[in-house]
Order: sequence, then C-alpha cells, then structure tokens
Amino acid sequence: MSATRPLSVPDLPTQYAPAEVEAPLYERWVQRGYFTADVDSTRPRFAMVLPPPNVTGSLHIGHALGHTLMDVIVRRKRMQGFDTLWLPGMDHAGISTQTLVERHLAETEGKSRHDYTREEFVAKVWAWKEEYGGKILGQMRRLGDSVDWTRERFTMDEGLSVAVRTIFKKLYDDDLIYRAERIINWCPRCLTALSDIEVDHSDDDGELVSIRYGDGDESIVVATTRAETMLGDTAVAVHPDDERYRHLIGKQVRLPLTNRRIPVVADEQVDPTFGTGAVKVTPAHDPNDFEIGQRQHLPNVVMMNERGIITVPGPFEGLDRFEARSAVVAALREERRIVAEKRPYRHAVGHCSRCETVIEPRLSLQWFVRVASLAKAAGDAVRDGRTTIEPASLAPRYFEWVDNMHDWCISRQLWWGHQIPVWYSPDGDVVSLGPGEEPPPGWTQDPDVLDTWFSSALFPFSTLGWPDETADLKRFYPNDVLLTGYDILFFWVVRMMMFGLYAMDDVPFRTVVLTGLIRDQFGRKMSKSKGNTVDPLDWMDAYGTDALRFTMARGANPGTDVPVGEEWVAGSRNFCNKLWNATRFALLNGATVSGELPRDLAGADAWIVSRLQAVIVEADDLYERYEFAKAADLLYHFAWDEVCDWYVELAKISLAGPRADVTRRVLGEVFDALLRLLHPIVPFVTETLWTALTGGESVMLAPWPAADASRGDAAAEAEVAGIQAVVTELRRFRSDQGIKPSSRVPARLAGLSSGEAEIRALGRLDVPGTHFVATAVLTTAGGVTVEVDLSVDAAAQRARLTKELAAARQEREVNTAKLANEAFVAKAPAAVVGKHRGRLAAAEADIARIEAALSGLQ
RNA sequence: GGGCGCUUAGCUCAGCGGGAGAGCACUCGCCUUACAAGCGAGGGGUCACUGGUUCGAUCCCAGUAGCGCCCACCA
Repeated sequence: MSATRPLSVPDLPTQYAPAEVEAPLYERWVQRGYFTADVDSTRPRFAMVLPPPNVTGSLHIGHALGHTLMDVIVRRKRMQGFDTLWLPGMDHAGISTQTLVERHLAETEGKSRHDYTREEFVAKVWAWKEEYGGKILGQMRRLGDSVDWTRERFTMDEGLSVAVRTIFKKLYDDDLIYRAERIINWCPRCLTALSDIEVDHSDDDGELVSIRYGDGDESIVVATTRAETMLGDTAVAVHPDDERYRHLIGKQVRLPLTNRRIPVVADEQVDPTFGTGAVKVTPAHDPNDFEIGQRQHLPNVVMMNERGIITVPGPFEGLDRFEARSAVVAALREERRIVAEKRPYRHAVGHCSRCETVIEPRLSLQWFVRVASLAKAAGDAVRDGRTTIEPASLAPRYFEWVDNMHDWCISRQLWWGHQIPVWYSPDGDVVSLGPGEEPPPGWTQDPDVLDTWFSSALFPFSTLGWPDETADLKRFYPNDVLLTGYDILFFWVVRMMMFGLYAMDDVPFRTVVLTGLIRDQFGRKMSKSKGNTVDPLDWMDAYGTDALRFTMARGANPGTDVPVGEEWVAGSRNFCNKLWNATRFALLNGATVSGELPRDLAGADAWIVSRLQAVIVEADDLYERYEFAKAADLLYHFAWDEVCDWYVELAKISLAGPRADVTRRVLGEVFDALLRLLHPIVPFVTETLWTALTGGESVMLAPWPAADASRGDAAAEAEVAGIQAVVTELRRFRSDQGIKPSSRVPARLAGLSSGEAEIRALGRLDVPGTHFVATAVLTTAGGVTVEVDLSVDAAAQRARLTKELAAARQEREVNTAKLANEAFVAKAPAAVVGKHRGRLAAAEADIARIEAALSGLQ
C-alpha cells in the first residue's frame, strides 16, 4: 500500500497488519515535519524534556512505558494546537560507556585502555559511539516517538560541552564548586569515585568481632565489622561521659599486630550504648572515623590502595581487603585478642550501583558541588508551586532528599566524559576556564571528568542553546513537562531543578510527572536473575507497536508500578483489531465526515452522539490529569461496549431505512472523533484508519475533539437504555432456552413506545405468522411484554425466574429495612431516601411480575 | 533507625461515605453478512483482622497482622 495515498475500502483486510503500516507512516510523519517545532510560530508552545537514554543503551520495557506516556502527552498537545517541542538526545553515560568500550577492546584487541594514550582511547570511544551507539534512536522511531529530530543533541557534543564549561566556571567563581580531601565512595573495580546515590545499600551477612586493644589495666575492647582496617587505626574513641573509660582518655594503648601505640580519645559521636561503647578509629577508611580524626587531629594512615589491596608492610601486604579480613582475625585470635565474635552479622553494606562491587570509603582529593543553597532553591520551587510533582504523594520523597542533601562529589577518575575545566600551574595555582579561554603555557588540566549527571542536569536548557540567548531558549524554557520514573528523582530531577534555577533563574519545567516501574504479570520486579524480563521489541514484532503502547498506557496509574504480561499485549492488539474492523464497517457502509451534523438526530444516532460528548469531556480531563490508565480504559469501553456492541448493531437497522444518510453521517462523526481521541495512545492504527475514513492528510493535523454540550440528549439515552434492557432480557432467555443465534423466534411485542424494529433485529425475533400461538410470555422490568411461539423449556425458565425472584426479594428486604429505620429517614439526604423508596417500589414490581410469570409456567 | 505506601473475584488492578467493578482466566452456546484477534449468556468477592465515628463504612479514625518501597555514616 502506498504511504501517500489514503486507504480505500478494498485495501482493508479483516485483520489489522501493523508491520505493514508502521514504518512508512513514521517516515511520512518525519518527512512532512509534523514533529518539528517552529520557533517563529504564533501558536502557544508546549515543551517537554526527554530523559536522554544512554548512548550505549537499547530500548527496554521501562523506556517503552516512559516514551509511550510522553508521546501521549505531546501528541495530544499538538492536536490541541500547541507548537510542540519534544527534543531528543542521548547521554554519553560515562562509566557504562567506558566500561563497554574497555571490554570491547579487551575482547577484540586484548588490550586495556592503559595501552593507549588518553587521546587515543577517547578517540576509540567516539569511534565506537559512531558505529554502535545510538541504536536506541532507531528504536524510538519504532515506538512512534514524535520527537523533533532536527534538534537532536548529545551530551558530549560541542554546544553541550560549552554549556558544561560555562556553568562549571560560574559555579566555581561563586564558590559553589570546591576541591577537597574527603572520604568518598570508591569503587575498587571501576577505579573511580562515586556520588552517594550511585551507591546501593543492602543488608549483607558479615561478622562483628570484638578485639582487645592494649594490655593489662590499660586495655579496651572495640567491636568492628572491618577487622582489616585496624592496620590503619590511629585512635580508639569513647564517649566523653562514659564512666567506664574515663580513666583511659588521653592514655595510649598498643595496637595489636603492630608496634604502634594509639591514643584513646573522647568524642561525642560515639554511642556509648552500642557494643562496648568504644570504637576503633580509621580516619582514612571510614567517613565517621574521618570526622572524628578531623576533630581530634589524628593522623590518616592509608592502609590499602585503590584496588583494595593492603599496602601496610608486613604479613598482610598484598592481600585483598577480604582476604586480609580473615587473615587479620586469624592473627588476632592467635594472640587471644578476639573476645567475642558474631557471625553472621547482618548489616548495611554499600555496593557500586553499576557493578555491585562493595564500595570502599576512600580518602581522596575530589571536586564537590556545595549544594546547600542550590538544594534549598530546588526545594522552595516545589514548595511554592512553581513546579508541581504529579502525583503529589511522591513530593515528600523529593523534599526528604533536597532537605538532607550532602555535597555532591562530581569528579570521576575516568577518561570518557567532560574533562574538568580546571588547570594547575607547576606551582600549584588553580584556575577554572570557561569556553574559549586558554590556559597559560605549562599549565595542565585536571585529568578527571565530571559525573555524567552533571551534564544531564543541564539538559533542559543546554539543548536549547544556552549559554547563548537563542530563540529556542527564549521560546521553550522553562519546559512544561518532565515525565520520568520515580527511580531517578534524585539522580536527575533534583539536579535539573538545582542547575536550572541557578543558571536560568527559573525552574526547568512546570510539572514533573512521575511514573512507576514496570513489573511482570505477577507484580514482581523484573530482573535478569529472575528471568522475567521482556524485550519490548519482541512484543512489537508480535502484536504491533500500538498494542504495546496501549498496554503501557492502560497500566499507568499515576505513580504506581505497571505490571505487564504478554496476554495483556495480545488483548491490546485485539482492541486495535476491533477498532480496525469497526472503522472498516463504517467505511463499507459509506460513513461520511463532511457537512454539518444534522440537528434532528433520533434514536441510536442521537444516543451515541450524546454519549460521545460525555466521553470527550471525560477523556480530555483524564488526559489533562495524566490519568493515562483511566483515559485508555474509558476509550476502550466506549469504543468496544457502546460503539461496537450497540451502536454499530443499531446502525445496521437504520442504514436499511429512510434515515440511512443521517446514520452514515453519524458513523463518520463518531469514528472521526473516536480515532482522534485515541490517536495519542495508538498513533499508527488511528492514522491509518482516520486518513481512510476522512481523506484527510493526517490525524496529527486534525484538531483535538471538543464536546458540544447542546448534543447531550438524555431522552435518547433513556430510550436506548430501554432497548438494551429488553434485548438483553431476550438474549438471556434465548441462551437459557438453548436457542441458536441463527434461528429467529416468532414474537409479538406489546408495551413499547419505540424501538420495536431494533428489539426485533437485535433479539432476532420474527413477525408472527398466521398460526402464531403464544406459548410463553416475557415481561421485562420496563413493562414490555414479549410473547413467543416456541416450545419452552419450563424447567430452565423456572430456574431463571426463581433466581431473579430471590434477588428481587433480597432487594426488597434491604430497602424495607433501611426505610424502616427512623434515623435513616430523618438524617439521610432526601435524595438518598427517595432513591431507596424507588428501589423498593421497583423491587416490589419485579416480585409481582416474576411471581406472575412463574405461575404462568405451571 | 526514619519516611511513605499497600492488603478488593483465580491473577493483575480500579473504586474510596449511600445498590461491589475492569482486563485476563473460567463455564455454556454460537462461523448471527465489520471483526472467531470475534459474538451472546453466565459463574465467582463476610472489600486482611479488631474496635470506633456515623442514620449508613470497602471508603473516615485507632489498633493488630502481613507485604512492599525509599532514605539512613551506628562501629
């Protein structure tokens, strides 16, 4: 089929084939520039931030969720007439990319990065990025992301690098960036510093050993989970008020296994109720101990290297930290220094979030962002509503974080990334230089690179041209919406808030929409070890992109995790197919979309148009409030239960009659609107169907549906509800009686004010012949009686009626009791009391009707 | 140790002061001329437990028991 010609009816087979339409449609959208923002547009703008995926990444199910929901937002805004910008980009992902390329070099060339100069290695990473990176961009196309490809950016490209250097210098000049020797989180495998949030804590089994330091009267017992670090101990600390140890304060005790003597110091930080109330102090290898060491002016003894290998001369030298732990405990036991052991001992242990290696607190010289004022501003912006967090229930997490933030360690001992724009003179002078500024001859640049999140934090404005006052920056900053998983609230959202407010003096976005995480069909977290991960591309291949997208949207209640299973995607595929065939029906029957919709609608036509107005209002509201699951569910049920199951069936009757033209116009109206309402979620199938139905260029260019309140028609809704009640009753009767759908039952109808033709058609009733004998009478709750001529299975009918009678009696009892309660009648709202009176009356009428029918069966 | 949340049909989840809902699964019957990726009918729940507030509680409050998530430098 041609990508440029609207489909004609014979082109529509009975099954939707997504594979045939998706790729050509996407290319057509891109080529025609539908996704491209127009900086000169006079329309209002809508800008949304895309969380830039890792350049090394590939589309996983979490992306599928986030990208689907973002695309839903932006496609609707576009149809609403906004000039939209959804700017795509990728993140250079420092550690993971470098690790990947190092592994690649090891496998293909058997070399490590240290076999190359830094420049050579970085060149290889760039080459790798060009060749293998960015696979995810193609996958975003597959998913249908309506991003503005003309503005695609990369966090390491020239413009963004300028932004990084500019803000670094500004922060440095404002004394918000500093260099200091601190205990930082060090990964002995990645060989780099990490920030606090790149460390995952888990409760691991370890050991707690109590060791006697010193000898005789001047001895003291300390407890530790890290016996090996005693080699770097420079004190024992006790609480100043602890009577047990007062006599030892200021004295020296001998450190076992060494010839060193270390002081006993008093420090408020020690908890006298924990363990023995005495703690060994290793300032170079523990953050708490470092603080004690600073206060007590203790020396720092470094006892292991960057790979976690013991460097203290002696029997333990060369052992790795875990081997050393056992060896040290064994040696202490030999000397009868171990006075207690607890094993296993569960305690929190930090792991590298990338490689799971146990983190080593390490004393080293690193760069930090002084976050206090920045975090305060980020918190205030949410507190005073300049930025809102959706759902609001997740805001406390944000505040908890910004209100308790530690300074951010931003230097990484890697080669791939933005090299820290600071130069040192041979004499040790330091200067930070902005873009274009050259260091004096002989000065050398700091070898470290910046944390990847440093550049990601600039994404909402660096991508728009900052620090230049570009037209894009003026038009699209601040962005309107950021949508992302709650798992990166701290990594990224908080930091964008801090830097956006700092650099632009305005929030980076007005609304943060937080989504949950994908889980499997049993609600379990997806993980490779559980083997329950899924590849969204497999599901797109099997069921189509729209099926995947609809599944994502339908599961996405605000802030809650989203369980998905293959059966659910299949169900969504079925829904797309239902839309396909229903629209196909409309086309086969000459549905029209041009011309004013007639005012004098009647019956089913008036009903469905009335319902459509209500659905438009409700769907629009749900979309606006990011209630994706409820919007999807509403449209699913309107389309399937009302349009397909009832309206299409009723329209078949009208299409054979004198008002066929009106019905053709209503069919066109309903499907036109329905497809537009669904387009943000399922863009491909709706585009295919809408262009076929309307002959229009693209549903993307069609206006977002607006409800017309004057089309509301309560009378028509009541009329159709009456028809539905009788038809359902008839179908139940037929089912109970085992009457095949293909056989028509002669019947006489009475008590109807309208809708006889519809009831006859949907109930598959024949007009009575000359020999008609009423063998059974059905009287519906609405007072309609249907006499049929066929041999009735009285037992089946009695069973049915008996059951209905029981239900009606129960209903009568409940309402009788309620109305007999004087307090209820006196205090409940009149409307509620009236409602129960009505229910009681209806129950009594039902009982009378059913009892009569039962006696008629005898 | 702090903070937040959850417990509703077999599974996954909506609902959150006045008649228990959806999808999937299940049972029965159907190729009824848009669709078998479908159509029609049906079965299935003391809404975790115990108290309280209320004329009325799945919904509000308190407690209990499970479960989950986030944060945290207690050796």
